[in-house]
Amino acid sequence: MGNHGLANPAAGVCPHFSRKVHTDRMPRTITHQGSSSLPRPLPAPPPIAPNEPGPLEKPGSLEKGITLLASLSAAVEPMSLAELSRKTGLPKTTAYRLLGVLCAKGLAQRIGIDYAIGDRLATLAGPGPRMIPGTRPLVLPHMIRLYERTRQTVNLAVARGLEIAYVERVYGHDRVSSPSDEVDRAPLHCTASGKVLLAFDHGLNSAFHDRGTLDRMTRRTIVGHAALDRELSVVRRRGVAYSREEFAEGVVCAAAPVFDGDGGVRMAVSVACPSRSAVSGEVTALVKQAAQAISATVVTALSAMTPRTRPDGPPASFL
Amino acid sequence: MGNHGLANPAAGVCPHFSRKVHTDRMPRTITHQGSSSLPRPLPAPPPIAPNEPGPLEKPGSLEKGITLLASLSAAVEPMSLAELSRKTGLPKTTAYRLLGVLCAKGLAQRIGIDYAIGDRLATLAGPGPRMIPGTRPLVLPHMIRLYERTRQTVNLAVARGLEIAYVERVYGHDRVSSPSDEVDRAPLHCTASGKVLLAFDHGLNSAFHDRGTLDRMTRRTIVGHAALDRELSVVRRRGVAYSREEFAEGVVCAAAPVFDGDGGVRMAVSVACPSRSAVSGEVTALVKQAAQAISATVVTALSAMTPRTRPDGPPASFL
DNA sequence: AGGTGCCATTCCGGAGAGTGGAACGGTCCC
DNA sequence: GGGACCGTTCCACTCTCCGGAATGGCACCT
Repeated sequence: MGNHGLANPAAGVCPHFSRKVHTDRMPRTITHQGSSSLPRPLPAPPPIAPNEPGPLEKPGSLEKGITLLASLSAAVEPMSLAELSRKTGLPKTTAYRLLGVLCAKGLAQRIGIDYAIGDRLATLAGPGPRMIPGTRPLVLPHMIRLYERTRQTVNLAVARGLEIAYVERVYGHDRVSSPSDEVDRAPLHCTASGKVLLAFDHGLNSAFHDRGTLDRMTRRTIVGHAALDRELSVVRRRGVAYSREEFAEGVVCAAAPVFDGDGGVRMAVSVACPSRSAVSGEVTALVKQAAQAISATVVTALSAMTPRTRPDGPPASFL
Repeated sequence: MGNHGLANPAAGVCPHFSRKVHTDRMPRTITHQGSSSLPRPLPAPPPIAPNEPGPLEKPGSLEKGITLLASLSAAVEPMSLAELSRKTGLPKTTAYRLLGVLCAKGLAQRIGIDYAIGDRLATLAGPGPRMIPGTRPLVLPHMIRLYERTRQTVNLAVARGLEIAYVERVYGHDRVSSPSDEVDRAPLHCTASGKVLLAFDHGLNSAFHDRGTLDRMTRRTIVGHAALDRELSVVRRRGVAYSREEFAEGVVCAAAPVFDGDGGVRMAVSVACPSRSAVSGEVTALVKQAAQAISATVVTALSAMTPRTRPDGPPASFL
């Protein structure tokens, strides 16, 4: 049969910044999910590449090692070998050997006779989803200043696939509760930060048009592409986006874009207010001001970096 | 030879919170490092457990998989299979298969035909070194309030081995520069937070006496155990610790302990000031007040947790 | 003191997981 | 059109990895 044999079902799309254009190398299988007022469905699983093992294949030692890491990660305190063996279903000897490898590589650590997650794991995980590496000390003071002036929760978000990820938050005792408090990710179409990123990142917007879903989160959520496009035009013109109880009832937000030196939008900074106080013109101005100040700070920081260490392309990849 | 054969050289000490006391199970090999005015030496490598493979053993697929992750982590942008093969020295087929497993498990992700670090890696890395899991939303407002009232950098630290780890920082534009700005870890004996943890955590203090080093960081650093003990007595009595240019010239700090419900010290909150302004009585009072408020918040949070999810023992392990 | 239960650690024969070179089809560039 | 390099698949074979059994240690109970 040679290479014409059946491969695993696969899905995907050519990444925008790929060196080579391999259009159609991985055929599309992503299905559009209809809008619904039900709780937002789980995101579609990532496309399966041909080299991924099928579900019926027996786990090898790499899979088993990762399973051990997952157990260590979930544990509240360090775990013994016996506990790990029971938890993972692996024989003690197998777990013992694999833990030895993980410890040697720093992904796990041995504490007496117990095991815990190792520091190197966080190192390997690296900066994403993150703001531009190394800029937190520059950005945080601006966010704190914005908090002091508005007394409301201040968020910093980046695009992550077809969602946003909150990478920093600042708030006091007087903050309004929001679903975004509990999650690191939120939709693009109904959050202020998401609208900002869609408005100013054309690649993201295009991808969202192709594959995004406009799930209804509240009765005020925009659920049509045409309506969203009109909204984004306004955002581009005004330089600020609002979410008026579109993601969460009782919460209104204003967001403004943070640009890098190439004019591309990198992040969005936003303020969340209780809907009863609305977003005043003053708060809007402060948000834009903070975003501009952060942009200037980031541009300065980026221009000081050598081209080799300068992160390029969007921090997030697209599915 | 049976079990009396030579094992790998190993080191370590029984963790204080271990369920079983296995004294001498892993013999000590940690050597004391003399005090020195030279830059602080690198920490001793972690002790080698008997199940860790020796350096002469050929790598198995778990090691190879981790090597691939390391390459992806170090990469500025997604890498192709060929690049990864060259970088790691692994044959393309081997890399191809292992990447498939890593992608299936979420530790890597495939972007078109390129590979990048996967989101799940950060998830596995989990909260440590961290404050008590789930308490950031409770602690951060107190830190921000302390910042607003002092206009100085506010740090939150936990013990991590025989050092402290900074797990949260709040600062504005008006902050003083400090070496701790650039690092997540600092010594115990010459930082305000470190003195707090030594003063109120007797196990930590005992371990530090056994194996800690009092490296000289500035001309004001305390470098003798007797002097440190006297200092810690004062800290216990006053409920606050100071670092007066002992860790960094030009910086003075005040720290106070954050206790959990069992009376154990969990964290230390501190404020860093430029030495020219010293630490006023007012700032000291504000730091103690914030620490007490955070303690109350944490105790309330802990008592609301079920015993099963309640983290026990110190978040940090001891070397 | 002795017995029991459970632990981590080591041994070791053998099964099959994992290896990796060869081959194939695709794309890009000259 | 041909060469270079890519990702992907094949497949014979090696030797890594498996995991039950055994061992010694420790805590706990009687």
